[in-house]
Parts: sequence; C-alpha cells; structure tokens
Amino acid sequence: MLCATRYAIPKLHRFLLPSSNLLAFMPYTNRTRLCLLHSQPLPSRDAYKFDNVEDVVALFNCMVDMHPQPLIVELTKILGTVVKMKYYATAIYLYTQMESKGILPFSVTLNVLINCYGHAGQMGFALSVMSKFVKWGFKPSVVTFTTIMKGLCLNGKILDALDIYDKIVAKGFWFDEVIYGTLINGLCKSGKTRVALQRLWKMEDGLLDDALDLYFNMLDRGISPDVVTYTSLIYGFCHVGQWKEARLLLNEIVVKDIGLDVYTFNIIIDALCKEKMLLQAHILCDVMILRG
DNA sequence: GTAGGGTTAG
Repeated sequence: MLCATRYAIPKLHRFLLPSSNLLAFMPYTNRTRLCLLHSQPLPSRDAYKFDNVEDVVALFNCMVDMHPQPLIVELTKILGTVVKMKYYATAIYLYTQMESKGILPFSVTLNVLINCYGHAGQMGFALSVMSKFVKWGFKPSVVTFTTIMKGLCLNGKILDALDIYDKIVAKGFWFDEVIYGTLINGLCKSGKTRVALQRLWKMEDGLLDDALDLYFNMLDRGISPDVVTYTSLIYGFCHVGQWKEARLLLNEIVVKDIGLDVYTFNIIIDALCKEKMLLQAHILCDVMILRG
C-alpha cells in the first residue's frame, strides 16, 4: 500500500518544506517520522524507488489521525501538493477522508477541491462544492469563480464559462490576467479564436479591429497580457493556420520583452511541424537551445 | 504566507 521508508523521510520533508514555512510544520515532523517508521516494515533495496505521491498520501493520513488535529491550513498545503502532481482523484479521496474524520475545510481547501473535480471531469460535484461555501460560512472568491470557469472550459462547456465570467463582473470583482487567460484559453481551445478576440474586446469596451489594437487597449487599461495570455492566443491562431496573426502576437511578446518560455516555443514548433515547415521549426529549436 | 490561467509527444 504505502512504501514509506526510513530513507523516504528526509526526501519527503525536503519536498514538503520548501520555504520559510518550516516552523509551521515543526510540531508534526517528529511524530510524522515515528508514524511512518512504525507503520511499515523496513525496506528492501528496491524500496528506494518509491512513488512520491504515496509518501505524500502517507503523510496526509498520519496527520489526519493526530491529536490534537493539525491545522487545516497545513492539510490544505498537502492537498495542494498532490494536486500539483496532477493526482486529482487522490486529492479528492484524501479530502473525503479528512472530512469524514470531522476536520472542517476552509475556503482555500474548497477551492482546491473544486479544481480537482474540474480536472476529474466531475463538474457536477465542483458546482456542489460551490454551495458548500455558503454552508460552511465562506464566500466564494474570484479564485473560486476562475477555478469553476477553468473546469467548465476543460469539460467543453465554454458557454457556461462565459456565464461565470458575467457573474464575476456582476459580483464586482476586478479583472485580472488569470481570468482573461482562463477564458481566452478556453475559447482558443474550442477553435473560436475570433470569438475570443471579440469577447476580449467587448470586455474593454472597444471596437474589434485587429489584435494589435486590442493589446494597446489592454495596456491602456492597466492590464497587460502576459506570456500565458499570448501563448493561448498564439495557440489558437496556429491551430487555424493564421500565421500572420500568430507572428504578429509573437512579435509583440518580443517587443514588450515578455520572456518566451517552453510552452510558447513548444506550441509554435508543434504547429510548424504539422505544417511541414521543418526548417523554421529547426531554427526555433536552435533558438531555444541558445537561450538555455 | 494557502487557492485560480498556457503546449506537444509517447
């Protein structure tokens, strides 16, 4: 079941305690170590190759059984760790365990849970967690709505995501680049790049002319599209073969000195390869290598 | 100092 080992502990701690948050964990580390060591037989040599997720699960299980109960903030951090490893179903399971032991979530925990359900293709549950917010006396935040929006996009319900966007506006939350990024990506993914631009433009109360005008307009409003937003749009244009627009956007990134990252490069190289433009793809590959 | 946005291939 679990392959917690004597050798796994230091590694586990390094993994879970990357920052100055060390102090918050200190009361639990020794107990955790004892728990892990006593619940499992000593490992064979092969046990060095353990799965990190299982270690995280082991830690979570230990903590959930502790008295006094650990802080929900700490449990939420561990859940977040599992999510970052993309083990969504596992995180959902852990949450269920936690709740069944009478440990109450707080707003961030619920946001994490919603994210998990979205990725697991269970938007029905994600939405019912929304109602739990009220039940537990918390208010859904802009993060909650953005997470729901992302989940809807992931599950092919782009129109519902746009409705959520309207709710964000109605709630009076101010826009930020993450909301834009989520929505733009969702729209571009569903092959509706034009709609994405129109929608963006509408957000900014302007007229749709072309992508360049749009970005200058956004800048004027104090919201600068970042590399994620650009990358999503480039993905959309590449996918419909509109190289001119893609190139224009790429040019903007360079002009604005926004760092291209591995996502951007991969998207463009992938598109070039699919268009059999291998020479250009190769050049970009070299650029990537040059930039380390 | 806890939560939300971007890719491909196999």
